[in-house]
Amino acid sequence: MQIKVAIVEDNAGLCEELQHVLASAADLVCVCVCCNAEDALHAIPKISPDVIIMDIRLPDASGIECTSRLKRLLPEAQILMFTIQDDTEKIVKALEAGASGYLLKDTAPAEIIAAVRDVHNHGAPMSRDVARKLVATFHHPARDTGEPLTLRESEILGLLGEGLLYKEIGDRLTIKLDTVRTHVKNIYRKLHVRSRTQALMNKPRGAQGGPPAPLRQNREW
Amino acid sequence: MQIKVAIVEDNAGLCEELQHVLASAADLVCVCVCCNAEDALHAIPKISPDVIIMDIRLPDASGIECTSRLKRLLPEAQILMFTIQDDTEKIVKALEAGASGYLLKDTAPAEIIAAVRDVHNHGAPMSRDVARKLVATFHHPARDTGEPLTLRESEILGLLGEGLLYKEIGDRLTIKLDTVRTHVKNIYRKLHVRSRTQALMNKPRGAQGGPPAPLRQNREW
DNA sequence: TCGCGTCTCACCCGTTTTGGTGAAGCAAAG
DNA sequence: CTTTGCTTCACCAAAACGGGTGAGACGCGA
Repeated sequence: MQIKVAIVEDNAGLCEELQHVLASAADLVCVCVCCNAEDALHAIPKISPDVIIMDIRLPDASGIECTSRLKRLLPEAQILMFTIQDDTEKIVKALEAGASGYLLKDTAPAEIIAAVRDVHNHGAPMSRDVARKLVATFHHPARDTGEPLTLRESEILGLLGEGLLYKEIGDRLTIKLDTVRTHVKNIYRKLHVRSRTQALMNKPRGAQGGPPAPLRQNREW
Repeated sequence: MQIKVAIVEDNAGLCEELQHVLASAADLVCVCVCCNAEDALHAIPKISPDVIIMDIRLPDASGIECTSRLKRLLPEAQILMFTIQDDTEKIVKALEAGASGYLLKDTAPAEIIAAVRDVHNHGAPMSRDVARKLVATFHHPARDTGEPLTLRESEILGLLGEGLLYKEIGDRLTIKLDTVRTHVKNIYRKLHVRSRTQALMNKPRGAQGGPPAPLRQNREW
């Protein structure tokens, strides 16, 4: 069974080139070509392709918005961004909109074909620079707010981030509730905050299942 | 100039295997091998390797915590996670801790070598499944089945996320403290949580003090 | 050996949060 | 008009949290 691919790309030259590349792979078939978002939203849902190759910069609307709508209409379709824009914001928004892959336009034909197959097979192909920028969004900007937390304190801050009660933290670490309280008080003093939520804000994105907020020890290591 | 690599891995067999793999590449040199986090934190800063290959499951402490501390001591070092654990939470936490690559232990030797070179060259090598899970963290939730929050409730949830007291929220919205309490209670009931922190964990990521959570109203409008 | 820092625990206090119940005003929908 | 849902507010009570102080045990480094 061939992989049905749709292309959304306003640049005519690039569009033809893409079709050519796809045609060179026996297991890929281009079933639809749209040069703007409106056409794409009308035509693509009727065709239900397996993979959609999407440009970000489109004449009538953003490829991001188009991606979001198409993904809602066709949750099973895998969307592969194909663009010249490699700024972090675009990458993140594209993924949030439902894209699963992100290729830059300098990608070699063979890699494009591989990416289409990969994304169809529930992979997440992306260009090298894109991967690095994506990873960088997780890196915290190295906040240097005051004193460092000790190992124990970092540990407890992590558990605070999970929404546990002091009592539950005590049970988890096999220490008394009062000890937990002592550590928490020290944490708050060091971070210059006065509540659990503020302590967590001082940190990570998401706080979702709060990542630990590990700081350095103040001995040599 | 060779790329100096340190290994933090408790499994002796795997450790040797890794050293062997590294030795097979002329441009890589293994300069340090540690089998626990404490040794790593003592030894590695003195050596300043270019790349650190880090296991997540270590005997004395989490490789996540170790990664975080090493990254602070050696911001220039590129840390490559090498582990059997591929759950989303571990991946995200490792990256937040400062890792730049994430390989699973079924990775072929040639790919390991390529990954070390890549990460040293400021890339972000990761296994296929890891990339997909990472991308999936951006895909909007598929949120909880719970009842939708009203506009007011979303608004208050946002302020809760800023760490404000009920009193402060009341002042901000010009409503009584008791009214804030009522909304909060309804929020907790709808989200099936029993504390501020737990409620925030169910919020969209990245919403630090951002705009009110864009949830839907339940009427048509 | 001494000092320092960490981790542990205890007790004091007041504030904040959470849970439950009830109810009034209001606007939109049926 | 009646029902439904949102917003507003009140009262009672318990649990959890935040701040301060003090202190013993341990390990590590000077």
